Amino acid sequence: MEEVIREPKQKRAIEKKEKIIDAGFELICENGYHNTNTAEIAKKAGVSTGIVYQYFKDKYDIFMEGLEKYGDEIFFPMLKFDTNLNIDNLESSLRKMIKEYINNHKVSKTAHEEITAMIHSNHDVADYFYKRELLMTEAIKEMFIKNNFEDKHLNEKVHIMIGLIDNLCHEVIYHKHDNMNYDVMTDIVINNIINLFK
Amino acid sequence: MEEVIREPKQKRAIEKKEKIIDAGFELICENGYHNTNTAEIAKKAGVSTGIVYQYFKDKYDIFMEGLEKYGDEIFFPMLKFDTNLNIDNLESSLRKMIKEYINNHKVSKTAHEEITAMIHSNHDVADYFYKRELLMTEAIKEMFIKNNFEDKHLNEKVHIMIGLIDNLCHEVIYHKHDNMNYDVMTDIVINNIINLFK
Amino acid sequence: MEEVIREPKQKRAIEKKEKIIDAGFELICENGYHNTNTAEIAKKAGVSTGIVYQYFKDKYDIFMEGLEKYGDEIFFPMLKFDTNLNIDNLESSLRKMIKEYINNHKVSKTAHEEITAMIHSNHDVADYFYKRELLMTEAIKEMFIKNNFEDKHLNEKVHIMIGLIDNLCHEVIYHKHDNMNYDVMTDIVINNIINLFK
Amino acid sequence: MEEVIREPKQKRAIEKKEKIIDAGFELICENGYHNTNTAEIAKKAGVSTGIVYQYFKDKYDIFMEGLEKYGDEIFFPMLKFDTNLNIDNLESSLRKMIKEYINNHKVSKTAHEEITAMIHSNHDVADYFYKRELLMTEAIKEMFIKNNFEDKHLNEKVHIMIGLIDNLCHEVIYHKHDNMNYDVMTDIVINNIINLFK
DNA sequence: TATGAATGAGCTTTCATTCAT
DNA sequence: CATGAATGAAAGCTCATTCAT
Repeated sequence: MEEVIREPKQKRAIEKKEKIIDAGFELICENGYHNTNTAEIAKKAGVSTGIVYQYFKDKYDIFMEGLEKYGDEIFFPMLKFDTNLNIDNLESSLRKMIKEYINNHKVSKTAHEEITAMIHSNHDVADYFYKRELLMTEAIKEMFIKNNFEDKHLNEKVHIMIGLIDNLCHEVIYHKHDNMNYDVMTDIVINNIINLFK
Repeated sequence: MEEVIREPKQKRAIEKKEKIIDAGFELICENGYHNTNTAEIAKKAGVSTGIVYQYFKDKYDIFMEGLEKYGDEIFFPMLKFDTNLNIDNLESSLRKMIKEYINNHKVSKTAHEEITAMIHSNHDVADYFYKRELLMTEAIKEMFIKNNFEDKHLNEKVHIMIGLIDNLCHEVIYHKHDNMNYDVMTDIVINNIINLFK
Repeated sequence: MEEVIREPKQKRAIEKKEKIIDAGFELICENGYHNTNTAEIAKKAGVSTGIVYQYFKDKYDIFMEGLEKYGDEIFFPMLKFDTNLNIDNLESSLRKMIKEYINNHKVSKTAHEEITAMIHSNHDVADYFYKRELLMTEAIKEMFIKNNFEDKHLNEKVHIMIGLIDNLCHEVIYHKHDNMNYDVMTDIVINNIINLFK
Repeated sequence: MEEVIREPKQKRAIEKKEKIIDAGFELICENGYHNTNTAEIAKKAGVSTGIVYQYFKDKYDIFMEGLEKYGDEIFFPMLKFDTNLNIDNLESSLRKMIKEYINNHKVSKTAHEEITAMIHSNHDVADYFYKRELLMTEAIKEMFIKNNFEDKHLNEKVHIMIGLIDNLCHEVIYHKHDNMNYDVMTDIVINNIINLFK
């Protein structure tokens, strides 16, 4: 038997497919991949279970399409920033970047967590993620180069910078540690980054 | 009918419990929580499936006990380091720390990944993890203080330092990004940390 | 809401119906009734799934119409033979009959098998088959009578004869048994039949 | 994940496995393979659905084990006959054989039909069946040889003989054709066979 | 205590058939 | 008439957990 994954052509059908992706991705992000079943997804999408398998190979497929659709929005909003990062206003643009990053994370805390979980347990998701991360690294490098900032170790420095920001934001959002002054921490991180590129 | 989780007192019983923990934790770390079933665990432990539920509330419980038993070894070996961290030989002790960290990670790549996945999808595991991380932060702070290094923002700086090391090691171990010179990156990170505490 | 099975009158509609029968029967004969689904049939017929139910009550109905259309061709080609069977040239006409029978079978081995399977598991198909078989028996009886061969037990003998031929041909086509000399077997069977009618 | 088909060791477990085979085979023989589901089988066997999959790979596996257990009894009871077939009393022993064959068939008409259906639609079943048939052919050949009946074409003749008996019995049991005198037919067949071995 | 057979809810997936357009 | 998207019952199968011995 051939496995026929229908690619919907009618407008309504396309909308339905989108609904399934949205419902599935949302549920998985909210409750976790293993705590979500296709029946729930179908119900939330307002369709029957059968139709799900006309558009998707399986549950996993739904998730992956969701990730492709919303992944950037959740994890790599910077890719869309037209942040005019330059050496002179490095501090303010970093501050802006961090702020946006944090705001973005806050929108979908659980989504972040669930997807991060999958990054660590699933190769496809990991691959997807690292590819995007690489893209972001390149984008930031580009900004530096555009600003006439040349450095032998730009690659490494940008990566470290991203790590610093990531770590900071994660801390601010989940603030698992008490007695941490986030403003101070932010200042230190920003200074640190500025030092990196001196 | 009360559900009695027996706390084994006889030597043989204790050994049996340990065997189940070991088998279960190993399998879960290797293949993931959802890809491991109790029958396999029992088989690997050399016990019957029934007995598992005399010692553990459920599958999850096995994992958590495994985490408590081996978590430090895998994630926080530093807690045991008697690293004589001091300001004067900060560089060499950092280098040593990083080296040990990396070696340690390499031993059980998949364990790291699987557990990290759970940190992000399970509250108990997350809690456990953050408590240990806090402990580690404290331990490192302690070292600094012992070495007469006082700083208003020691807390934040140590956290940033840990993040830097973590990020570096993760990069070295999984080297998802090409064209990254790890020696250079290590040097930059170490310098960065030294700068932090200047 | 009455369920209306349209009997197509327009030429194009009739052609469409035929296409569905052909596609359905072919697929079922090739892969078996349970391994063939309506979507495939519609696709092969070049029509939409919906239209199928305008012409047929259900999947089963498609098969039955196919059987009625092609059944004789596959199972009872003799019905069309103008074999000039007479006592004098009994041997040569039997030989011819067997040859044709075998050739015919070879054309659609799987069709034979799949339909035979259904004969044994479905009453309608069995009925259909036995009615045709009876017809064939009568036709052969007729030939004998035409040739002035009268026998008290013509009925029984003809049935036995058909059985012998059937068995022989099946053996030749599927030759499941090694060390069987088909030429010899054919000779024996022909002699046997000739003896029957002496 | 390893597929573990438990081979039950405890007496009760073995009985349970047998019950599943019996229930499954009976239902399949009664209603057909595709009209029988595992839930029904489990229910009839008085067990849960889960246990079915501890002892059997799938529904098909149940059927095959049933076939191995009861196949001979249903299809090849002759294999157990100590029929003292010899040339002198060939007629009476054939008569006895036919009688037993018919009685046996009558016990489980539908079983015969359903299994015959599968012989024609499933390779494993066909293989099984043809192997047994070969065995039976050999057994009957052996009898002839034991009785000092040597013939150049024993192989072919025995096969034809089996076909004749099979056909006769089938006719008697299902008597799909009217105006057929079974006693006469039996006599003709027996004579025919006797002639074969003259 | 220990065994491993047994349970059954729960999941994914298929497909004949219907229905909105 | 025709389309093909949609339905949803029904099936096969898994596995954490319980229970009889």
